[in-house]
Amino acid sequence: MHDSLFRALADPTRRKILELLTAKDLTAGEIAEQFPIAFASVSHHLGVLKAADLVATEREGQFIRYRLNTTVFQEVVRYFMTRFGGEGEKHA
Amino acid sequence: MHDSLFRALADPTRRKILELLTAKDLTAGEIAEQFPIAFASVSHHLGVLKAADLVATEREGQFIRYRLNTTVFQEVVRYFMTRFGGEGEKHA
DNA sequence: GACATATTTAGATACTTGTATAAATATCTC
DNA sequence: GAGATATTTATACAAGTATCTAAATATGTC
Repeated sequence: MHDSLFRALADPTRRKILELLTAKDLTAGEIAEQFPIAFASVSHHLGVLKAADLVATEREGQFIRYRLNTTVFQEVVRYFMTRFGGEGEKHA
Repeated sequence: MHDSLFRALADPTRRKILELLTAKDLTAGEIAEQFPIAFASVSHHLGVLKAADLVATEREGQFIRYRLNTTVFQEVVRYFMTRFGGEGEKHA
């Protein structure tokens, strides 16, 4: 279950895409412009992010707009907090 | 910089190793016992985790004891909080 | 030093993945 | 419907990776 999520986060291009989407929702083309790789390659990354449920899409005419799925990020944070952060006796 | 970290987390065996280490520090052999794969393969995973600074080691005679590096986990949580958690109130 | 135990490193192989180009699908405008 | 734009899907390939077996290194015991 978590597997596709962590694998999706393992690629720097995909993390950059997510960071771009924190500023505002973007169409596939607007995202692809930001990278030196082929549009089809960015589209592949978007597919991975969507499969991991890290982003959601909405068609707008000929465009497809991507937005962050913040719920999943909360899950990631919770994963780290509960497993690795919760039992730190010492407060930093 | 973050890259080796996220790539290290992308493998389920390595995440399981980290979870084992939350309970207590373990030697390489104690860790390897928990998995159905060869000792050498687990050793490889331990090397990846160490390269990502997710774990630290200490020799104890013939054994090598592994422990979590909790500092790095705090960095991961901070990464998500600052980039994806901070502006949750904003609407499109 | 010789031998046993613990762990890593080296070399090989099968599988996965990031990228590219080309073709396909979807929408809009005319 | 034809043509243009936006995006995805198909196919191929090079690079990366998870695993294995075998060899190497490190430590402890005799």
